[in-house]
Amino acid sequence: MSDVNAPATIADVAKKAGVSTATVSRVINQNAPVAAATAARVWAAIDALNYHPSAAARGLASRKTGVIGLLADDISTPFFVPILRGIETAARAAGYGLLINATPGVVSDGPGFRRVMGPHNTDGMLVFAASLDDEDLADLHGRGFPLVLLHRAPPPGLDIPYVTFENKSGARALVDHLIEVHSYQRIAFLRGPENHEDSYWRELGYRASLDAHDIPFDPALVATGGFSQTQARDAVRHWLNEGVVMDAIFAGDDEAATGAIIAIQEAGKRVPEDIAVVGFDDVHLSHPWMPPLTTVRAPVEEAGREAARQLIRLIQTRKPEPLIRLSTELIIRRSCGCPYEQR
Amino acid sequence: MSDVNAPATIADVAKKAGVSTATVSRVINQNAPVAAATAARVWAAIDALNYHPSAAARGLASRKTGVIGLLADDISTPFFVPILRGIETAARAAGYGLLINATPGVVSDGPGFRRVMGPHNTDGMLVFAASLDDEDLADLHGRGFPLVLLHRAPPPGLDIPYVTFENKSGARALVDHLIEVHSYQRIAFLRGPENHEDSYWRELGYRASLDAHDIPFDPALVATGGFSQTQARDAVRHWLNEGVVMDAIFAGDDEAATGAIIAIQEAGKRVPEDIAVVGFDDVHLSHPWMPPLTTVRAPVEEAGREAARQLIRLIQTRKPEPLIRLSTELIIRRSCGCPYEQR
DNA sequence: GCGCTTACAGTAAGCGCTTACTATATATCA
DNA sequence: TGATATATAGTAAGCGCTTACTGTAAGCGC
Repeated sequence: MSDVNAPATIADVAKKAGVSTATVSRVINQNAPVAAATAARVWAAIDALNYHPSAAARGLASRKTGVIGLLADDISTPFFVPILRGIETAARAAGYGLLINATPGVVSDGPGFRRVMGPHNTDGMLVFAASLDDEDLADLHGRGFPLVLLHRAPPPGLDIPYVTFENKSGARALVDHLIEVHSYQRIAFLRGPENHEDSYWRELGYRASLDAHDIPFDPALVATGGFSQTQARDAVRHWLNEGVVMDAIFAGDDEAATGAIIAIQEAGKRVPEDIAVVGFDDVHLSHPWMPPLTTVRAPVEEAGREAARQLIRLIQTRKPEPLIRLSTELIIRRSCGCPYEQR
Repeated sequence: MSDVNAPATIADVAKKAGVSTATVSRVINQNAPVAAATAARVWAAIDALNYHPSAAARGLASRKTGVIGLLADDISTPFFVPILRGIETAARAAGYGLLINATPGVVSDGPGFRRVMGPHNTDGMLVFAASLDDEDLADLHGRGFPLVLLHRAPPPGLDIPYVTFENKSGARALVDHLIEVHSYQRIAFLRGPENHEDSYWRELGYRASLDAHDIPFDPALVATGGFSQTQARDAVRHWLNEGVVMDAIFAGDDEAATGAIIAIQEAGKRVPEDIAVVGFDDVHLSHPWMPPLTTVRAPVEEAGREAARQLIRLIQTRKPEPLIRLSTELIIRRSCGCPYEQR
């Protein structure tokens, strides 16, 4: 047995290898020339003692934690797992640890202090969706703390890097499909929540497609679905009660598409035969009573990976990259009217 | 502006409050008596300087990291998110950070050393499923490093605490339902992978139910479904080809249930009218061509919470609790033959 | 052969906290 | 009232690393 009780320290390794602690440090960090023979002796000592450098000591001395943080407000979204996988993969590949906090990052513990995650325990943070309010975001960013946003645009005035998807071109392709392949003319749109980045761009894609095909934009065919099943259902119910005529509904997101389908079926109509419905996100909301959904898939795992890479680059070089916008992919299934074999 | 550039240190706070650093430390950690008036001055200084203690310095001095680690091999299972939520909640409530590693915890980086997660950067670890092999488990546990297993039983000989579910009584209740409510007599069982804890106990529950109802155990009605859709499908196909007669199939888990349903439908039979199918886990594997699945739900989030609590208690008191076994709940839907309204 | 760079390695000063000791004042008790 | 707790606070020694400085010897151009 090599270790009596306490874990080995760098001094133990140094003594065993017959060198100074500085040399051991150099061997481990490979940040200064060390003769091959010396390095070999050091590695042997490390192995023999089963030495693992103390993260705390290392962090204290180097003023780096070797850890990135992930702040998330809602880990239940279908996006979370792939994003996490992407982040974790990139972080580990770069030798960083990943600290997770699944709720607002600033918690008042006792008299007003204590940020759960921040410069004191991470080298930078990934901020997912609305997990940090604008004020804290501005504060941290103002102090020069590396931050990358995911699934959220920076508040006005702050140029914090973020990764996002090609919402506009994705929506455009989707609506193009409805028009070009299915010859639909009256295509309704259920927009997402107010001021929602994604929703804004998807609407732009929708309108661009109409324009390109010389279909006049009809405000009566636009309502708010709020990226929510119930809100979308109600909106579509309302259209149907009013006798609004339409061939298809572009629901803004898959959640809303589900609500639209419910409303259509309630009214005794069929999807896609009577009204086609398409969504966005491809989060696999399949239900027995629903036709497989035509939608747009975003490379979610890649987004996580890119965000982590971007953050780590920011930490290491202090130079942010220009905005990263990942492309989306059209997923044709049955709800648009196309034939499709499930299973 | 209070901070010129570098973040405030405990010395800055001490100076501003007119006390020693020791006193500031005592105020923050509340681990020694400090006069109320003094504490107030200290807190004011902390606020004014926006002070956040350095995790590294704290860890180095106290030999504690304030972090627990989660080692997971597969974060894509439907269990992962609720488990993570449970863990995160419990960790944060206890003031611990959560470090995540989504792949084997021991990685050889360069000449043979470097454990990504371990005593050097965490106070204890949650080991999910097969994320750490027996050898490393034994090594870490042998050194007295706090470990709690999740979704996995300890290797023989090591009494590492773990949390698990009432698999047996859950399976028992499920099969009781099939027999008592639906009067099925020929109930087949698809067992899980070899040597799988959960599978073992589910089979025991299955047999206990048969026994209790005086139904003889028929080995011909047991096959291996491997907790896998394709394996289960093949097993059921085989039964059907052989002309084996059965009223119902207890599929071991929901994944296998899906496979069983596919095989039954392929054979031109209906679920549950011709053969009922029930699963275990309740992971919401709904598909358009499947009846809603009758199954057993395990309190997954609670498992995460309990595991984290258990680990933290172990870290703080060094006294493990006896095995925690969480109870399961029967979820009746349509695939057993019961009437049921979805939506 | 001389001055200069370069490769390699040691010395030692912290990094920002915690905590064992120690010190002082006030309270308590017989 | 002198002795002894008790409450409160300061002193200073590390915790285990990294790294700026230094030192030495070998290599190199001329």
